[in-house]
Amino acid sequence: MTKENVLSESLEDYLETILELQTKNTVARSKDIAEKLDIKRGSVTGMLKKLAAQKFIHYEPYGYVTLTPSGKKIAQEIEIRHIFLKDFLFRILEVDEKTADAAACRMEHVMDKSTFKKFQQFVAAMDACPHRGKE
Amino acid sequence: MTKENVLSESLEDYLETILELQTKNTVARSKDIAEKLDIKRGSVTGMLKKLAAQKFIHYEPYGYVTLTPSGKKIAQEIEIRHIFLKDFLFRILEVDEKTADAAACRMEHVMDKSTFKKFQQFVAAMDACPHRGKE
DNA sequence: ATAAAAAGTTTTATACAGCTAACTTTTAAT
DNA sequence: ATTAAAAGTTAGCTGTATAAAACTTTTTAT
Repeated sequence: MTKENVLSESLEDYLETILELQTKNTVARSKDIAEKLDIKRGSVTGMLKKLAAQKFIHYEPYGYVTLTPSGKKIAQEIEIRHIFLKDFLFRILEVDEKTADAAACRMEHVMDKSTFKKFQQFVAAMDACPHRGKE
Repeated sequence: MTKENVLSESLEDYLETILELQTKNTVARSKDIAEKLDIKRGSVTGMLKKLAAQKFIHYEPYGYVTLTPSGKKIAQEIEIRHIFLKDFLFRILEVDEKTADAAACRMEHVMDKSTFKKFQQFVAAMDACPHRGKE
C-alpha cells in the first residue's frame, strides 16, 4: 500500500482551492479560500496550519499561502479528477453544469487511484468509439 | 428543493446495513450492525437513537431494530445505488470486486437523485448498444 | 501620518462520529 | 434457579471541521 488517501476530503478541498487561486492570482489569500469554500475566515486559519504542519503548503501568519511540491502534486491530482468527472457528468450524462460541478466536487475524493484510472480509460474509449451520437 | 440528503453518509450506512440484516435475518441486532460497519458496539447505540429520533427506525433499548417506512425507503434507495455502482465498476470498468465494493460504498452517498438517474440511464443505454465487447 | 477598512488570527463553543471502559440487561448452559 | 457469557447501554473522552466574536495586523485612502 503506497499510503493512499493521506488527507481528509476537507484538506484536499483546501489544496485544490489554493491551486486554483494560485493559478488565477499567482497567490492564495486566506479570505479568498474562505470565500471559495464558503467557510468562515477563522476556520481557514486552523486548516492552513494543519496543511503547513504536514508540509503541503508554506504558511506564515499574515502572509501568502503557496503550495509545496507535495501539496501541489495532490492539488493537481484532485483538480484533474474534478475536471474529468465534471466533464463526464456534464457532457456525457448531460447533467446540468452546476449540478455536475457539485457532484464532481464530492466524487473527486471517493475513488482510489486505480478505479479512477479505469474510469478515465473507459471514457477515453467511449470518446474514441465511432458508434455514439446524441443518444 | 425536495429536502434531498437529510441524512449524513454515516446514518445512510446504518440504514443500509439494517436493511441488509433485516432481509437476511428478519431482524437487525446492534452487534451485527457494529460488525458489518466495523464500529464498536457502544457507538452504534448512539446512532440508533439518532435514527429513532428522526423516525427512520423503531428502537427500544435492548430490543430489535426495524426500519420504519421512511427509513426503509432511504435504505432501499442506498442499496440500489450500491448495487448499481458496484456493478458498473466491476462489470464495466473491470475494477476488482473488493475495490469496486469499497468505492461503491462511498460513491453511493455523493450523487444527487437526478445525477444518479442519468447515470443509470447511461449504463442501461450502453448495455443495450450492440457495439460493445470485451474492449 | 493617520484613521478606517480589510484581512488575518485567536479563543471559545458546537456538532458529529467514533473509542474505551465500566456497567446493566438478556440469553444460554448447566 | 443460578450463574456465566453475550449483547446492549452509558459516561466520559478524542479528533475533525466548523462558527461566532473579539482582537491584531496589514492595507488603503486621504
